[in-house]
Amino acid sequence: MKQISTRFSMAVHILSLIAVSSNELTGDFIAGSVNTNPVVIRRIMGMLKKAGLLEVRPGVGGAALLKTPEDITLLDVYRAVNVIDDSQLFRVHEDPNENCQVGRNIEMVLQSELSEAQSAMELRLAQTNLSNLISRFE
Amino acid sequence: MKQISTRFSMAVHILSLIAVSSNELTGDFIAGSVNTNPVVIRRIMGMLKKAGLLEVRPGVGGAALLKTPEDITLLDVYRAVNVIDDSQLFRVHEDPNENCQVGRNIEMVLQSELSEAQSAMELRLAQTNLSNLISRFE
DNA sequence: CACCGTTGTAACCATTATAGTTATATCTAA
DNA sequence: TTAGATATAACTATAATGGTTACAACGGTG
Repeated sequence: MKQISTRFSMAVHILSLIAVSSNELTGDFIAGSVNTNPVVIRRIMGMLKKAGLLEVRPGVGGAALLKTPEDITLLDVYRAVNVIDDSQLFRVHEDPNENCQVGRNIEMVLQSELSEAQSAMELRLAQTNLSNLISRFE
Repeated sequence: MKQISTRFSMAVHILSLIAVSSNELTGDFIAGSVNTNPVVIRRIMGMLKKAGLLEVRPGVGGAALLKTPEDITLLDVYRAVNVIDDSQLFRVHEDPNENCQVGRNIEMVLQSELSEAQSAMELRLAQTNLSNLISRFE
């Protein structure tokens, strides 16, 4: 299956770096830690900016968190970076046959269960914040 | 983001149809209810067979469940159909910089949180079985 | 036995998301 | 003004998905 994009884990990496570091970091330095191309980093940082998690100083460089590490949960990051139209993790096949009892009902009944499962996952993500993560680094 | 494949919802559809129907169904009939190509249905039914949820009578046609609808959970179907190598929902970027405190630790610390979130979702899927779904059809 | 409808697969294709890359415009402080 | 940084567009290779065609194999029925 197609897994959830590494944008998410890279975003957590970026935010952790900024939180841990005392001085301001450039995109190129972050790219070196994540081990990818600086443009990929800037792209993700753009999403984090749009979500209000980050501010970046253009021109001179350097980024800072807009919330404390305690106030940034994994769910915040997940939402900032996994930009889905309807933010639905599961996709249900479209246009089943309405003349069939199953086809007529499957979408609504199943969708409600899948939303519950998605919520369970997101609830768990919301229980971990950046501060929790960082405290476990050695 | 790339969402979870409709193979999953189609598989639930297929199993529901078989569970609801008294007589044996052909792949073509099921394809008509799901509203897709019969080969897509056969492909998914192949996965459900491999997972031990279904048996199919080749030649003559017709399929039957190998477990009762009470004993088939959404998690069973999800696992049967979302064949991932390591069955990890989340993907973490590879080869971060080991010379950096964050790069050195991010993978293990984050992976453990993500596994928890995935488990929360799967646990919820396991709480719903085919019988639950069917009983809600009108 | 021959036929016909079915299942089982392989092969191919168009579409889409991802992650990386190059190139260029813009910004800010020195 | 310049150096170094961000912002963004455009392009690429790769991979998963879902649909399609084609064909082999199976198994009752006539």
